[in-house]
Amino acid sequence: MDKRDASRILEEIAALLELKGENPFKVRAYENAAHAIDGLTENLGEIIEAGTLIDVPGIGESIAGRITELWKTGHMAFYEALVDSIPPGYLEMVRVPGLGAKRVRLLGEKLEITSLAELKAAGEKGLIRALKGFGEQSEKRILEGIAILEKGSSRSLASQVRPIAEDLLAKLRKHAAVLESEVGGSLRRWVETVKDVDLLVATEKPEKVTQAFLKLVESATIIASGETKTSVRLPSGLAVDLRLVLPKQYPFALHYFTGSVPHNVRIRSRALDRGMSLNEYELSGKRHAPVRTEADLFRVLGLEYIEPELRENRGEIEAAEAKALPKLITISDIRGILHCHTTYSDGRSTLVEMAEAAVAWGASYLGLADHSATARYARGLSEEDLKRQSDEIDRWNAGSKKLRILKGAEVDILPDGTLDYPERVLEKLDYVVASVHTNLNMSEVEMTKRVTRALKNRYVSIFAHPTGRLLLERQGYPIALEEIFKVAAAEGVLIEINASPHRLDLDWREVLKAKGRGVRFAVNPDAHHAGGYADLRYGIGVARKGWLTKEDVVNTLPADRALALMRSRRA
DNA sequence: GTTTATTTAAACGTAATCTACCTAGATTA
Repeated sequence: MDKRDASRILEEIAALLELKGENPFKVRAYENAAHAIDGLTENLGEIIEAGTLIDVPGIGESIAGRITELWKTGHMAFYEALVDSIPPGYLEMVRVPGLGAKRVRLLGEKLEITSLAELKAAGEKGLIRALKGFGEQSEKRILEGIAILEKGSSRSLASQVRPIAEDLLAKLRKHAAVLESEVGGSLRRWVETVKDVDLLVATEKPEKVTQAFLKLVESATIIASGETKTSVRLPSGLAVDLRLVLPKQYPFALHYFTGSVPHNVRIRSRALDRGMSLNEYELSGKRHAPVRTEADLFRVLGLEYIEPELRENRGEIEAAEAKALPKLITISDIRGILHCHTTYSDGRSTLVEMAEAAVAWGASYLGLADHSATARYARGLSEEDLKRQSDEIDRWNAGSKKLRILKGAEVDILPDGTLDYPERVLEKLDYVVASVHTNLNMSEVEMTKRVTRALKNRYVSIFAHPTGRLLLERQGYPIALEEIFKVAAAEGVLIEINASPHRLDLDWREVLKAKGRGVRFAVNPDAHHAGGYADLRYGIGVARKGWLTKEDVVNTLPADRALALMRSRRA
């Protein structure tokens, strides 16, 4: 049981209450509470023990009591009773696009449908259209919606969606009627997974832009198309929304459609506090300086400009008010690349190919970190392999003025917390990346002990992909990150931000916490082929979301200084 | 159910779009 579980149960309660037809504000109260718990920076258990849960904004007496019950007993009577009172299929039925709580309840009551399968059958038999409040269109959309759900996950990796969004945007920008345009939503905030694409355009001629857009996405299904908004679904299942506003509305709309929702709520109420009212089109009320850009909008509200990545209501508004926002790291701050693989282990490109690509990318050093001996799954290097690689690196370094290759290794942390190479091997390496790849089913306590022991090994420089998660595929293994951060900070071990879009591990929410505990980081592509350095932009996205500056990240330093940091415990 | 402005009660986000009816309710963002 951790705060994520608690938050998920609160969210489910909100959905169930809505299905029950409860007071919508009660529903939102549970949604807000779920969000509040998820956003806690302190340990939930400690807050409960201290009895200060009720002081968390969004959590009152009733919900505090229920969370406490859940925490202490592992059960919540209210939740369990609620689950029992609602047909189990209702929750999956509301996930069908176009179906909300009201209509799900109607379908359940009139047609006795209680599962997605029954819903599909009823639709195919044409029973739904006969129902009052439904028609042929509704039935068709429900069946389409079910097909989309059956296709799989409703979220996609940002890396799969971003190129599509950027391509659409580039094409729209060529249109004369498009005056300003941007990708909004979670993509603009560099969130790791996204549900849909939000495109925002400023124009005086909305019909023209809409036509041009629909031509660009010819093969898509049109879900809605009006004067200010067009929604389509691409054949891949990805939903794309185009929003059209007048130029004078653009800064407000851009801010609004970038989100996040909790951030926007705070900004709106801030406007109210100052005698103004903010919506997606304007800032009305008290007179204020003209707003032509997002920066103007923040300024009028007494705030520094807040980068989109920070807009998650995790303290950015307070910091912007105090003029204390960090100067976020950018991709051009990165000087060197650490943690890459070659054909010596499971990489697809040779050492030379990786090196040449690193030169082309603009790096001044490249740390190779192929897998260690035990990693059979990845053709891990024996001591002899390592020696051969070392010789090849020496040859490269003797001949290249542009790029220095560092001798690293990604060494498995074995189940007992020892490393997969003996000391005589480790000491010959320039630096050591340590990570867990096997025996992921340990308890949290055991895993934490295992990793802690590894981090205390004085040869370890970087702890890589700290939770082992694979986005949309696999949860991370259980590990007490707070404990790990403490050890890493004390020992001077760097924590990796793995930039592979499938991992993005450490998670940005945790990066922010780790930074607060004095941890420093390495943003690593974990490249397995010569094109893999491009993933660094996603790692930088995570670093920026985690409030990191150039100073927080080791591979913004020149090679000698980065090495000195990574070898600080060897002396 | 929570918060806030007043101590019991009101507010809590709002606009656009769709679909089934011809203005309203549901859904979504």
